[in-house]
Amino acid sequence: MKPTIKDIAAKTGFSIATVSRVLAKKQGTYSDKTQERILQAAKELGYRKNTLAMELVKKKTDVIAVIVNVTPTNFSSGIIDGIQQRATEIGLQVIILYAGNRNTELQHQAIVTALERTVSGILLMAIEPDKADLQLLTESKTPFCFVSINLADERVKSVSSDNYQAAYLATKYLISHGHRTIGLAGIDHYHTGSQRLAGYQAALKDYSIHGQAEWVQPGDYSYQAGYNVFNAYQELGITGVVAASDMTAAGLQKAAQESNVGLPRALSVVSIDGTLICDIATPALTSVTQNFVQIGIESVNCLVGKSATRLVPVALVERESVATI
Amino acid sequence: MKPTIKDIAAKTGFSIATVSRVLAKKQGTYSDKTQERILQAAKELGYRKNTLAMELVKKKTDVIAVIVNVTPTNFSSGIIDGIQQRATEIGLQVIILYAGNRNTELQHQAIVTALERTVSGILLMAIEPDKADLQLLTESKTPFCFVSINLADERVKSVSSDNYQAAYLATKYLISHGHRTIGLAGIDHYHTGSQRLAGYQAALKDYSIHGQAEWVQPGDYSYQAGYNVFNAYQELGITGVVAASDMTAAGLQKAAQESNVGLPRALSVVSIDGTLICDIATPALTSVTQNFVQIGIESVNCLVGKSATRLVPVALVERESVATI
DNA sequence: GCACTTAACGTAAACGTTTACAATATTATT
DNA sequence: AATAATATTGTAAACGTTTACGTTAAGTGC
Repeated sequence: MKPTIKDIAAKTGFSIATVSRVLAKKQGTYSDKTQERILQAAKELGYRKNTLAMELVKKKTDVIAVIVNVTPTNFSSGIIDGIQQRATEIGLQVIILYAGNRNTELQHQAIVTALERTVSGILLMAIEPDKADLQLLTESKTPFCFVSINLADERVKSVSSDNYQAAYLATKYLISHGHRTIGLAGIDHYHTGSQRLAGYQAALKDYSIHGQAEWVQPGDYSYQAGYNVFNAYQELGITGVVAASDMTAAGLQKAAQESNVGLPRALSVVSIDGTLICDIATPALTSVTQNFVQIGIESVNCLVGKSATRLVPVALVERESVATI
Repeated sequence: MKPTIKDIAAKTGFSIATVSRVLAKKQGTYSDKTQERILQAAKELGYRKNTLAMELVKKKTDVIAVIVNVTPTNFSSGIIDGIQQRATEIGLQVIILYAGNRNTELQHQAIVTALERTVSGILLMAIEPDKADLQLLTESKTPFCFVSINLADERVKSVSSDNYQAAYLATKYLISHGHRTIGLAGIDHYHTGSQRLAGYQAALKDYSIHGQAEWVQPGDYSYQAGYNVFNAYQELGITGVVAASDMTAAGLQKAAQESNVGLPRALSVVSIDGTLICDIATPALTSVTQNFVQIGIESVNCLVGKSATRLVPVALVERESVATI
């Protein structure tokens, strides 16, 4: 059997209360000699505290749950790094629950699991708020925060990049390089997608460009989404594209290359994300770069009530995938 | 206060034992009417079970901990996907603990944390076994398994690709394309690195090539490691390189491209990993591809005693980064 | 030496479940 | 109708901690 504080109590002759106090370092409630004897006994027995029992009686855990929607892009690890980093700093542990991709049932299940563990907070990453789940979360009184989803409703916490701004910047950059027929590729129909669409459309409007419906090619942010849409853009006479993600941009790049022209001659591309993929690709991909690590950090802050940052700034990073015409 | 089974018991008039039994679905120990009344009451009260309390009395958790060493490469997400996938199938939850990069102190801390949670198993990902930690784990009686580290000692569980074979295959492939001066770039001095070194050297020997010490350029599997080593290889007259990771290969590719020659003319490269990066890079990178998802799946199997697979096969995937000379 | 404060420790209840065992109610068997 | 078998429920202990409260021992001031 694993030794418990009872065993230490028996071995040293103290009561379990005293042992508990020493082990929990409740300063000023025990003498130095006592501390030494108990610590010594704990060491000899190979004692290890049972976090479960502690959490049960304290009625709180030092754990936050991250529920992640598995997108076919690669941004999540940066955010998770940030979450992990900040959580460790403030003494929280992180448990990660995968919820598939847009799978309502799995999402619900993951939330229930988190609640049953009485975690001290829940981060929902790239997850679209479901009405029922939102109510579940609210009623549970557990702090929660949407991550990488930018919600209009100020009452529910969220941390993300400014998607509107990201798409606006990307589009404006293409316009300023002489492009007048500009595509938007790979976005979905949910919050993130429609905000980027709005930013894209606003930029077109601000520069008096009359966009056409086919310029916007929805998708799932994936490599395939970009790869598949290249030909359509060629036929439409599109010269510049805002790609929904680095993956989508990479797909466009691959297709362009297979057409024997390649970027940026065949097509100018600004990608939204700015992960290492932009550097690896040839030519390197100009991007609106999100600060994923910062998003992760801020989302933890948000959960513990230490921050009001809802939108983390994005920045355009010039590389080689945009040509001036 | 959150409702407990006590509240349900009070509301329905049954004892907490009966409530517990129907909630835990102990078939045959209660009548249909009873079940209905209790479930109804649970619903009305918004009851949610307390996993902590359950785990405490059952003395076991349905949680496995994954302790990950943060490497500057990108393979881990595939493995984690596999772990997650298999764990979900068999009803296990996954908690992920980051342990920095080769940080002995953090590693130790993470193991202790996992043990204190009395998890049902521990996966150590890309973590070099430390003597003290190994003893700690062994004494704890908690099943554990090293992942992505190939240990010689049959008594301690591990699941990984065959690093020797991977490097051997890559080297042989270059040799069969006419290369005689072949580098090995980016490997570390630990298990993985030295196994790959051995495979590389064996291939050279089998084809009577007398390798030189400078052909091997150690590193940390990173993009930078590849990028930094390109010039040295040019000066050495190296024509083919086995890259320790896709990241390292991408670094080499970028440096080659900046030299205005590019792969595979400047240098033939076979990368070890085979992630999406190989497809995205231009030219696409020929690789020895690891089956990361499978490694994740097998490592969970190994933990629950359902598998004896220590080595997951690798396969050479031809792309465009190797020239024949 | 006495009352008073404080330091050090012990007692026991509590956290929310599960489960062995005992008790009771129901059904089947003759 | 009596008995046996079985289905259903209740009682109470256990899991390993924390902590409010009470007790004792040791100082402190006069």
